[in-house]
Amino acid sequence: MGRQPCCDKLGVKKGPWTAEEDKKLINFILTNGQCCWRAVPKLAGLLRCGKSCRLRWTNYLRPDLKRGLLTEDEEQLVIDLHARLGNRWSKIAARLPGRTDNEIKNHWNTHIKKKLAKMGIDPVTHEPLHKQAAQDSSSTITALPESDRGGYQSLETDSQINCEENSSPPEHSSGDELRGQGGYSDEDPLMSSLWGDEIIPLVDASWKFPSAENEYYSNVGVTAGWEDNCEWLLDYQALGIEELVFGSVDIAAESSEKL
DNA sequence: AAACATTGCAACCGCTCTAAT
DNA sequence: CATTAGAGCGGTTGCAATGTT
Repeated sequence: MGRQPCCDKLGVKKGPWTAEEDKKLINFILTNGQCCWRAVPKLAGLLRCGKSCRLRWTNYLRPDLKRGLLTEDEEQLVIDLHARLGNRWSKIAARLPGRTDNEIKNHWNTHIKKKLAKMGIDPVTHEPLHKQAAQDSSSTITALPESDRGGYQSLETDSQINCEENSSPPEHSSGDELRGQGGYSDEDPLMSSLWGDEIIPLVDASWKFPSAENEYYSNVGVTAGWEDNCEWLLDYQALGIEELVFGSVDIAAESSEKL
């Protein structure tokens, strides 16, 4: 038996999200938390599939998202992690608070790839393009001439990344395959934390939890931050607008009572 | 100023993984 | 243990914005 589509294609809206839809989704999540995504559109009064809602939330609406280009440090970390993990964007994103896998993936494809190519580094293998054939036994980063490395320096100064790990495209190996096979050691704090559930941000000492400055929330009419996440909602309610904008709350409440 | 090319990002698609039954 | 449903991930696409001719 084939799998059912994640949502009924008929009557499901696609394409760019409107501010109205964003408000509904934000409101629903702030009120009810992230639960069953499949049920979210119905409960929130959206004509979207759950998958689309999840994507919109995680990639764009989440209040803890940073916006704007990646900083030098972040970019460096992405390069470094990509050398180890390959295209496992979610794992990479987990190391950069406020950044999404989609954002990092896009940044990689549009900026970093070109940057590395310019530096003569193969963005897939992280090995110098002109020397690749001869590089079987040496590590990527140390093989680069100092002048070409620019910011391209591993966060790890020793050879925690050994040549075996770099000799094959990382995306062909799953984490479980790599783990414990000598590609790295579980004793490596970075790698063990990467594979573990615990997320220990490496970057971002300067980043603060967004609050009222959150640009997008301001744009869609959400003026408060996450900590006081319902203040703006209460403001709307005080103004009597919730019927207009957040009618979904009642729908959600009703529906969750039924569940 | 207009036409065309390029870039960057949001969103979709299809697949895999995992938990529940 | 097999099947199913739901969530998550990575690749890809579409399109608006921007740059170039």
